[in-house]
Amino acid sequence: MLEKNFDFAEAEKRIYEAWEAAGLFRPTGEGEPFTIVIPPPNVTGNLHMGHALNNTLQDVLSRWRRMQGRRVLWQPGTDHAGIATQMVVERQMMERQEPKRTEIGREKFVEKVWKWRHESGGQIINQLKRLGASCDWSRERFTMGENGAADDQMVKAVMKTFVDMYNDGLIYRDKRLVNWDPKFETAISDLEVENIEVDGHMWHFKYPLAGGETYEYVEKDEDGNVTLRETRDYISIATTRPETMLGDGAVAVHPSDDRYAPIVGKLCEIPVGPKEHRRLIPIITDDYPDPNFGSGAVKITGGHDFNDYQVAKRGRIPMYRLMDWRGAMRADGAPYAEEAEKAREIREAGGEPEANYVDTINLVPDEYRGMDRFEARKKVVADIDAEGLMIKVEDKKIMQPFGDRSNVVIEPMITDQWFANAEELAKPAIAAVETGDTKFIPENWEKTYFQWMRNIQPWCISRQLWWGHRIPAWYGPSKDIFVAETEADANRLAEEKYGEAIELKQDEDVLDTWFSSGLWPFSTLGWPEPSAELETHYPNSVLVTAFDIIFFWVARMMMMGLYTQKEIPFPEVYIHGLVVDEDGQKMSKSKGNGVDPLELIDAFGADALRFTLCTQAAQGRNVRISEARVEGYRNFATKLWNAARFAQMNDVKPDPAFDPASATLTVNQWIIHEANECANTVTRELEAYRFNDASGAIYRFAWNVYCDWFLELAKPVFQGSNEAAKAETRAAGAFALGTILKLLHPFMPFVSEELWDKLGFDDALITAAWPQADKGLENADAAEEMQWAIDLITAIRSVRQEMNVPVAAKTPLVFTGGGDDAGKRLQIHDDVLKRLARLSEISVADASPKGAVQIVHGDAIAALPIADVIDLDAEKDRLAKERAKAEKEIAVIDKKLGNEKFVERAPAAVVEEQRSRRDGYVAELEKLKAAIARLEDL
RNA sequence: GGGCGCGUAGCUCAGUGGGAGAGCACUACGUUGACAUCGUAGGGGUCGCUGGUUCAAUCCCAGCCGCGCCCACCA
Repeated sequence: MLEKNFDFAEAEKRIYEAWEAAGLFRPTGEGEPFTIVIPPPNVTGNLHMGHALNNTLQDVLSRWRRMQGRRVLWQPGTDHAGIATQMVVERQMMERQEPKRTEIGREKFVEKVWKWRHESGGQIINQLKRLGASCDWSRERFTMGENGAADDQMVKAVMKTFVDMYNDGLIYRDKRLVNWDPKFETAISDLEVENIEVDGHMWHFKYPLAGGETYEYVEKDEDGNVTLRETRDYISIATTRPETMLGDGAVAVHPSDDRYAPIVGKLCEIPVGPKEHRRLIPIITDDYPDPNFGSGAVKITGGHDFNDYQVAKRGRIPMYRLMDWRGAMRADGAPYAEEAEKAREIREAGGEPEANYVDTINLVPDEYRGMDRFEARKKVVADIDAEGLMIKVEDKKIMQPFGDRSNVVIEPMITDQWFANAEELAKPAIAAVETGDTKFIPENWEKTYFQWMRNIQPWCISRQLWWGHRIPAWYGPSKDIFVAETEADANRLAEEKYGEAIELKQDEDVLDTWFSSGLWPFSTLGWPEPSAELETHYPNSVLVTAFDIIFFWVARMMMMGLYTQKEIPFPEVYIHGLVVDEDGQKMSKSKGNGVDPLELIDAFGADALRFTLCTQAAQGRNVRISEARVEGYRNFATKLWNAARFAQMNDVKPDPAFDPASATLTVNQWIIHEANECANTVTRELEAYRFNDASGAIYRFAWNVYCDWFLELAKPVFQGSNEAAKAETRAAGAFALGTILKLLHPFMPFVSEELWDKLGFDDALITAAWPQADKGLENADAAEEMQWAIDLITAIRSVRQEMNVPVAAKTPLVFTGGGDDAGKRLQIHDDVLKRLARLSEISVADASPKGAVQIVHGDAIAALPIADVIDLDAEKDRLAKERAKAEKEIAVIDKKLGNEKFVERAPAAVVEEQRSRRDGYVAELEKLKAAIARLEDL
């Protein structure tokens, strides 16, 4: 006999280990392949609610398809997560007071990270197992392979892709303005920058014209009337970043801006630093400045601003790097005096600089050198103010870029980096979604995807880190580049070029982590080595992920998959929501509102957590999680457990000889019909990725149909003496319960597997066959008849409570009307009606007895002769209200049917439906009138 | 500025061109041998507002109001 409750803490571990030991997570059989690759969690990661949701959904799909006989591969693994991992290990080194990364050097550091990875990385794998994830762990992969060695297949995949793309001209080295993270001292991609609105200032400064020159400054209103006229010896510019003034290359105004027309082409002075060394910069025209914003004049700092960079490129304006890699003002190079003279000479000679980027020149004056950029800002402002050149300062909300991991202000910086031609790579990736080869579910995410892909920027793929795939590029003398999969290959290329062996130096940088993640759908399957798995499992079947990594990951996989495999990585992408807290707030470490899935698993079991996530996973919505909800679904597991316990007590067990299509008792025909319906629903909803509807359907069937009604209806049978009926009901009950367990298994794998075993079903539930739609099990008549009985019972219960009939009191039932079937039905369901509606006896009559409570049930009256307990007036009121309701319904329908246009234009079926509804209400109304008349008779 | 989405019962949310739903919460009653992690019954909503399309609108369309998210270079 089953215990009273499911001991999930004990069972989950045992069951999971048994599944895994039996190899049940591996793809087997000859069925159609079904493949999902896990979004590889960071190797540093711990299971958070987002993982729990994401992996629950994948597990539901995997288990369901596995039961359907598909050859399921759920491919697991972890991501090496460049910055995150390097951070974790560096922090650990600091805590242990070990020498810093830079002190021990690259090789030793990378060794340490590998050691960390093997000793304490990948905790999340065990956490996924606790969730019940049925991944094929024997195939677990890491984005850097076992040890990052050149002959490791995962490494080869990355190297081959890089080299191929380089040779195809899709990867190139370039000096460009990139997002620089001064904390981690590396470039990051656009996506890793978070723009946050912060309180800032906008300063307005005077840039004096060279040589004290003056001009007539005239402002006009919309109608051309002069509103201001004065003589100026300066041009007014506005900036939010005064510290970058030292790198200005020009001041730009719009070509149509008449105010500045007199001084375009002239020089003005950057009013920072010792006067004798100040640079003069030209006033130029460009379409970029908006004449209606600020003064209409913009300082152009091509080396530290993305807009200015574009202007500077167009206008061949020099760009200067002002800061070092930590975001402090440069302290390198010769003193400013000498260098600034050079710059001035270049400019004053009137000749075009050879290159418009000048990083050899450090323009920072002595008193600013080595100063943090924000300190420098203060000083610049103070100095200009002291000189009387500050016009005003405004408080202003400004969008400031922050590194998403470092949380420090990103500095646009001109550096040498590797770029992928994302625009080119995106073309087939866009086309694949346009043609429908890859579909997003819900569909609206396709817009988001398109919007980003169609405006995609070059992808900076190099990172100035040590942990990651080192870029397979080697440099020879005079900056010749040899890109090859291995050093040996690079040496060979160099030898061919130079005619002799030359010592090469490998690029110091590593690749963006997402570069290797982008290969995940096929690198995990063995590519680039020959691989049967790749043949079988690529393209994957579906990708399940959250919308926040559509750009980071999904888009990259599309690009990389189409590039390397010439085939889409997956035909479907299911995008689920984010997990948010009870208040709808995104869970985050900084807010401290995160709920730990492992704690919930400890408290309520993995099944309860999984089920909660599924019921909340409606398309296009975030998933709210609260402990109360999880507790509620733990109760569901308990309910089911007790239903099984009851079944067991009544000898309900699988009967292999039982053919559900041959059931003879209405109640059994009905529950088999309902089970079949439920299976159809769950299957249909899963096919459409409607996890909430699928889990809701199984919940309702298990609780509200099987437990609430079937088991109650079966009780009289089990307690009766009809052995044949008992046997059939046991078998039918077991059949329906078996269906419930099967349908529930993808959602609640543990409790379902445990009950499956305890109830004596064969083999493991995880490998049981998913219920197929079966027309032979449908029985509309049985369903109608049971609904009739259920409605009658409910109606009687309702009236009894309303009349305050004591629970223990049993009353007779006198049934009137209802046609020929009624008598038969009353007889068939005699036991059940008496038991569930608390009836002493049931009889049929031509009219209700006097002084009875009368319940109108369709075209019949069920009367309870309990004159002594009823309040006559209250009963009259009750019936009158019902009559009014019926009359109102009829009136509404009559209005419709009386509308010629409705009868004319509405579909015949709709009109017919209304007529039939009217008939129903009319019959009910007649009975209500009869009941009221009977009451009046008293 | 562009894009996506949301406003339905006290709360959280499903849902559909033709009869307003669930869970939780709440109220009453209940320990009838599966289950009090439970049972039975009940109250509760002008489906954001205004127009339009339609025989018919909570649902489709437009506008408005309120809210959320993503992307974006206004110095």
